[in-house]
Amino acid sequence: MDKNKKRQLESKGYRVGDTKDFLGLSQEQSTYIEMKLALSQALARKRKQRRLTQLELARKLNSSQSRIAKMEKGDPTVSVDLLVKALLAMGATKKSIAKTIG
Amino acid sequence: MDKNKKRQLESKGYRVGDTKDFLGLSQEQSTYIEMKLALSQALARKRKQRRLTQLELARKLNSSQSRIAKMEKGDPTVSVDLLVKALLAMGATKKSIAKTIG
DNA sequence: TGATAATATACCAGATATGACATATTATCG
DNA sequence: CGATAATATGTCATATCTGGTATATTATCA
Repeated sequence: MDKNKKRQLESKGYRVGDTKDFLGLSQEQSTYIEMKLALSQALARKRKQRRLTQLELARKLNSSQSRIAKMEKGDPTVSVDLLVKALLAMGATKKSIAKTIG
Repeated sequence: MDKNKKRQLESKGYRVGDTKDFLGLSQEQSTYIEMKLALSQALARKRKQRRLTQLELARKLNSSQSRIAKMEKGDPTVSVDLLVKALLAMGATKKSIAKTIG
């Protein structure tokens, strides 16, 4: 539906399928992105609660500051797996992750 | 803790870290695997409810029968992303996925 | 039992994600 | 304002994931 949103997402690297819905995202795509954003934001929230910098968190997770930034921004090169693993490493539980998603 | 379980997981391709817990899985690792298994099983359940074969489902998802089998078995080469995308394509919602996980 | 459908396992080439690094941009504070 | 910490963005080699294919194993049923 929203051309600007589509362009914005694509410019960030998202590949927007057009089989069923030429402009805009399919229901599955947008739900998937919503889930990732929810996880991203939860990660940023948790980090700030603990007063850690991205660099500090990166070291705890054997990652890099730039990747933490991308995780928290919902960058398309970040997988749900990585977000979930990061949250678990920060002490999240299945229940809290479920709550974040649902 | 359980040596056999560790060997079993490793033989299936899981890489069991040993920084904090030489034998057995760290809390994060086992929780992550639990989540994947829950998603795997939900996918298998949904497919069977719909009386689809793995081959039929594979075609709907632009995937392959072998990958569906691996998804349903919790194979370590299957990402949470793929499982979530498959569930969404089968009509799952954020809420139902959250319930599956949590 | 044998035939056939369904599922599982093994492998690979191409696609995607990851950490690392460099650099840019944006706070924060004197 | 300048200095410095924090966050964001771009790029890339390597690692991991994915669909496809082949083949093996396991149901299902006549």
